[in-house]
Amino acid sequence: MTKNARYILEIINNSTEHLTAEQIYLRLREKNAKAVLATVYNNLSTLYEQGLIQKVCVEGYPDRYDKTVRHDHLVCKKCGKLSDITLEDLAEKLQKQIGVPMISYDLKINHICTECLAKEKEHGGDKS
Amino acid sequence: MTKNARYILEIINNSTEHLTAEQIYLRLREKNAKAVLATVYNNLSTLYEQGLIQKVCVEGYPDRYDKTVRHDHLVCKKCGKLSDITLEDLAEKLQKQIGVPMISYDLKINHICTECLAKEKEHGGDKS
DNA sequence: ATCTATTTTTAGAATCATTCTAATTTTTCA
DNA sequence: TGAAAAATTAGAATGATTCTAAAAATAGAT
Repeated sequence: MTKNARYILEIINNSTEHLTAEQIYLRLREKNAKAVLATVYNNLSTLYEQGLIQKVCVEGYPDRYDKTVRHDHLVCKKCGKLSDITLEDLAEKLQKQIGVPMISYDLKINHICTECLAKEKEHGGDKS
Repeated sequence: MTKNARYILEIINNSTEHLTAEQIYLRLREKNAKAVLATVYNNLSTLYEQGLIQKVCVEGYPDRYDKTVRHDHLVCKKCGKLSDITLEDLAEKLQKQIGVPMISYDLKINHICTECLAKEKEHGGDKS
């Protein structure tokens, strides 16, 4: 594994956020591990193919990268923010229900995050 | 509702496939209901906002549009083909498991479709 | 160490579905 | 009939991501 790849993996694994390629690129520069954005994309693809990271795609937002520990995601409909959630035995339940062999699944639960809820209350008032 | 919007809605509701904006555009032209691609996109957005159609986004493929009857999707990892599947009471089960209020959910189950499985057997052999 | 071969990185162009802009046409209904 | 609103249009713009081809770094073999 390349130094760049290792750094990128570290950044992802040490982050509690869900980082975009751009954000990872910026964090790399902070570490003086200068690399161009294309390199970040290259490494992210490789890491993804190797199953070392997860990619979270939400319509309207750039892809975000995440550790591989099994978990699902809440997506805020207002700001796009991702939060982790773990649903026990979902994979098994799904596999049981669909007859065909499942490779994997991708579940996103839409909600409004607490920040956005607060904002709504604050100035939103009753916009009905 | 506009004539274009009505046609587009019809096309989607009468199709068993999962059509892209481009495909819908082509079908419109067949009906002599000529409209430009931007118009198709405009109408699709409106229909989507009104909750009259569903949008299915899969990474690497253009968005596809679908009827709103509640169902989930199988996605072929090889060719991207979508198939419908209905998982009973999933919404309720999910809502019960995640404490926060759920707006909706989006589940995609990855698998290999029968066509691609057949192709693999045919010339794939044991590429291991 | 030294010389290939392979891999990685780079800069910058290209892609392409989708959105935007501003102008034009169509529809609405007073 | 005419003014305001809505829908359509052509074409440019967007923007995240991928591609290209060249340069740099790394690894393996002698």
